[in-house]
Amino acid sequence: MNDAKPETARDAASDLGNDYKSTVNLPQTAFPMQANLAKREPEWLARWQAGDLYAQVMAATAGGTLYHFVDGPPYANGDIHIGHAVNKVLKDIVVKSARLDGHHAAFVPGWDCHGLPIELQVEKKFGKVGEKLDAAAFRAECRKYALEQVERQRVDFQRLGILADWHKPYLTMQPAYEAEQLRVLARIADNGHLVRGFKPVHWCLDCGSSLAEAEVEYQDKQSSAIDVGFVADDNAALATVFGVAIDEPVRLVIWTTTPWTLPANQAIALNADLDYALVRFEYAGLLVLAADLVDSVAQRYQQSAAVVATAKGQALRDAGVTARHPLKPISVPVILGEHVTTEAGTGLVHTAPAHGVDDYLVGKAYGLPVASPLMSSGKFQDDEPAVGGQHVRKAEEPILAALRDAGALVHQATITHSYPHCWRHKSPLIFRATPQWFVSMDQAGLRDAALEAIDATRWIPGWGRERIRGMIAERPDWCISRQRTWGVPLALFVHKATQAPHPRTGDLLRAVADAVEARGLEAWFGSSVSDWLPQAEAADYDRCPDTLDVWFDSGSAHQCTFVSTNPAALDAQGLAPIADMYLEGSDQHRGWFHSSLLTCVAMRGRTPYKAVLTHGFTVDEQGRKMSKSLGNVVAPQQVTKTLGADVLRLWVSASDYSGEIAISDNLLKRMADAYRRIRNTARYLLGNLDGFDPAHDAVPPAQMLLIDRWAVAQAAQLQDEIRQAYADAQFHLVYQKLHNYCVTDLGGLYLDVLKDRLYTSAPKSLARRSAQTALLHIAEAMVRWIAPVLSFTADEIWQLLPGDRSASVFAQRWYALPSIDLAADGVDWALLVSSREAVKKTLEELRAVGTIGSGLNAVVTLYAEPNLAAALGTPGDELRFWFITSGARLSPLAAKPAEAREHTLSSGENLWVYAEASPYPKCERCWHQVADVGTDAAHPGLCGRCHTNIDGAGEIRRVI
RNA sequence: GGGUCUGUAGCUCAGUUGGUCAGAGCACACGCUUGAUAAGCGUGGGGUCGGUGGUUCAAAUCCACCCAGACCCA
Repeated sequence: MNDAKPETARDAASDLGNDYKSTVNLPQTAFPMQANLAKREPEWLARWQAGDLYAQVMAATAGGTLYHFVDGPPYANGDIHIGHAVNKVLKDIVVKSARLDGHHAAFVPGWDCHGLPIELQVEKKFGKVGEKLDAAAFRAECRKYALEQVERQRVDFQRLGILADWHKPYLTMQPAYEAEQLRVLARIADNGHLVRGFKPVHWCLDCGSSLAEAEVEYQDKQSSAIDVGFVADDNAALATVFGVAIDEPVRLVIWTTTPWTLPANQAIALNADLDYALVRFEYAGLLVLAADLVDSVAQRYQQSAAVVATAKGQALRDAGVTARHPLKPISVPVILGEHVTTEAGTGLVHTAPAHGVDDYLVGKAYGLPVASPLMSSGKFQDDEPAVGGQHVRKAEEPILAALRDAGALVHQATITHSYPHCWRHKSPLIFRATPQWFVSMDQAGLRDAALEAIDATRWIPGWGRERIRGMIAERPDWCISRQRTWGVPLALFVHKATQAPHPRTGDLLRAVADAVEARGLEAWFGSSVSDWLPQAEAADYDRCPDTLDVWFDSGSAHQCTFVSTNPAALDAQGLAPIADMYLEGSDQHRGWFHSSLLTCVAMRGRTPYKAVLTHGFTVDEQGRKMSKSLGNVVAPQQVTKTLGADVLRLWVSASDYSGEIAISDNLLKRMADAYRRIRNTARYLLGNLDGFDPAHDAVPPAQMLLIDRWAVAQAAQLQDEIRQAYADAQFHLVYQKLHNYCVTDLGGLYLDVLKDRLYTSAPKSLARRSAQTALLHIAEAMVRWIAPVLSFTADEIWQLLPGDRSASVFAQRWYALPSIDLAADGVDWALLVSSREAVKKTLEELRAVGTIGSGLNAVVTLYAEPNLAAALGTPGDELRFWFITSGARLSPLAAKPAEAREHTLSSGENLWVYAEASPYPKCERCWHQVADVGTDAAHPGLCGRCHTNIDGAGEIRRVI
């Protein structure tokens, strides 16, 4: 080595002539200023993986109180986008900070693997089931596809620095998971929540299946809007109600935009409180419609109209009014429903229980038949009048023609309205009553129990409670059956005659579960009834061919993920512990939070989670949603490839996730700037700890300089705030506080002031070691503060800090900063800070006119009242180091020159500052311009202080 | 159309129960330093707190309406 360090500072000085630079203790560190994260993060990641960091951390934190986090599984289709990244990073921050709090916190990532989107992907390649592949082979391809997607997403998540059990994730398609899901269903059935219903559901004619709400999207559609007259059966009844004589046919007029539902009409619904008018129309004769709508209807019909009489809906119902169905030889009753309004139409609502939710519900109340003449094929039954054998999409014309022939078509128009469509096929859906299986909201009190569970849960932010509460309070029964191929089977046995589920449904489900766990889904799909039921029963039962709604899959994670990945956590009954937190985007109030709540309450009567944290969606700088057409999409893969994962993570942490989260290239650039600031602060700490051995060099708090004690106490104070912010999941406050600390408290003050002492005092002097001790305390604390967020950088810092670093930074608890009683020191630091600002302002005036450049060119004199002067005088001769000037002295107020600048301190007191250029030469080593430069002949360029520091006992510092 | 939210300087965020609450950092401008140097320090200019109208002695902070945006639902 040709750059061996000189034995003593003096040797170096003589080696280099009058260049004292080598005698100055400048920072030195292997921690580069340029992070080069895009390139280096993958290298660190490889090291983490090679050493199985997750397992190490879990082993090192074993024994801590358990923290159960349950990961909401992303759907295994497509690469992750920025929303996935935000979500997983927030989760990672939550779990990592839980470990800092001393918890033993597992992070088992999950994936949602069944369902329609994957089926559609496989269909693209192999066609529908039965074309090229049979169902079993089709499912095998689905499984293969899902696994590929999981692998792609896993790599991207790992790249983000998410510390999780990536080798042992939970997949909803794992046999153990699938089996446990069936056991969850068994418990729900045991508890009496499972019901078979015959209800209208969104039905896609192209899928040949009912659709989940999430699979429905609304698009504009043109439809025929028709007014249809139902001839009243009994004029006498009407005459009584309206109080007038009636001697010609009266028609009750309904308005509908779905003519094809007319064959299923079972009633005409009125609102009990509305006034209904008997109206004579110019051409249409006597019609009944809502009194408030007479004018608008007349205008629509372009006929004059005269009200003959009015009556309440209630009265018409009470009179038992019925009317002739316009298409078939039956009569339908007038009924009452609160859903009937005068917003559109006629105030009389065509009611087909087989084709609408309101209709179904009101029909149920009146005991109307749900029967639909429309079959699952989309065709009407052959014996149906007017449309027998027709496909529903071709039924409109025949229906209109039949209505015309019957003289029932009062008016016809074409309208454009928002209409439900299949999200995949983009084709209009129909509402159709089909036999389906439901989790009943009310049959066994699920709704009330779920509402109670909501109240027992902590919602972050608090409005999440109201949001999900409203949904649970109003939602209809949960339809859990799907007519699909790729999913967990709804493994029920249904009595052929009664359609009732087998009395031992729970036990049978558990038997199927055991088989599925051992042999996979085909253990069910490839079986027959006789494989499960005794010979005597087998002939009477059918196997339900449906699969479970995928929301039931992920919704069972509160139980299944523990069973499939962490059975040790189960209790004696095999039940999972309650999760400490669920953390997802705000759309999941309708999704996963919702389905998890229902399955958990239904199976065991309590909430699945103690706390639910919600974050908003990512939007661009203008607050608009991400979309390809707007061109404002930011891909996480692109960010990690350019700026690095830590910058992305810092952005996540800095954003207030309770609302929308804005992202753009510009915002990321800002975060990269902030990252650099934090990084450079860490670099400065590390640089000045070069050669510092805490075991030998650390100074106990009582012997530290007062400013160092103050700095450590400040760090302790900040740590309290940061811990609180983490505990409150207010990560953006962590970021704000951390960044502010680096910029203001450290860079702008403490580290700036410290430079003189660190650089110029003797390397092992108490003065310097005191500073280094403070810096190490700060670094120890800070590396933990940033670890949950800037994980790569924290690990990089960790490796370079002095001391034993064999255990990972992610296995640490918060650093125990020494407890320091500042009051005992008798220094009013706030006052000093305020006076420093006054001095800086005064110096700036001198700088502006060119009198000085560096602050060390200047000498300041402070004039203050005695009390203030005493407070500012506590540092004594060391006050100049506080201002970083060559001189600083206090003088009585009476001596104040006219040029002194007046300042008002934060305390309200006045301080006058006079600054002038120092008349003395500059010390070549410490750059202070002081009177004793050159007093030592051996070192003519040095001040007395530097002389003793390099060649003597060294200076004594007490305060600064 | 309904439900739940959001809207403070160019950006990210603070602003307990209404009365020094109009702040911080960044960015920007100017200057200093060149011993944190593709760094660091200092000073400075920026906001009628989305809009309008109310309540009050007093509102960013309470009420109503409106505008813009997000999620969910229809």
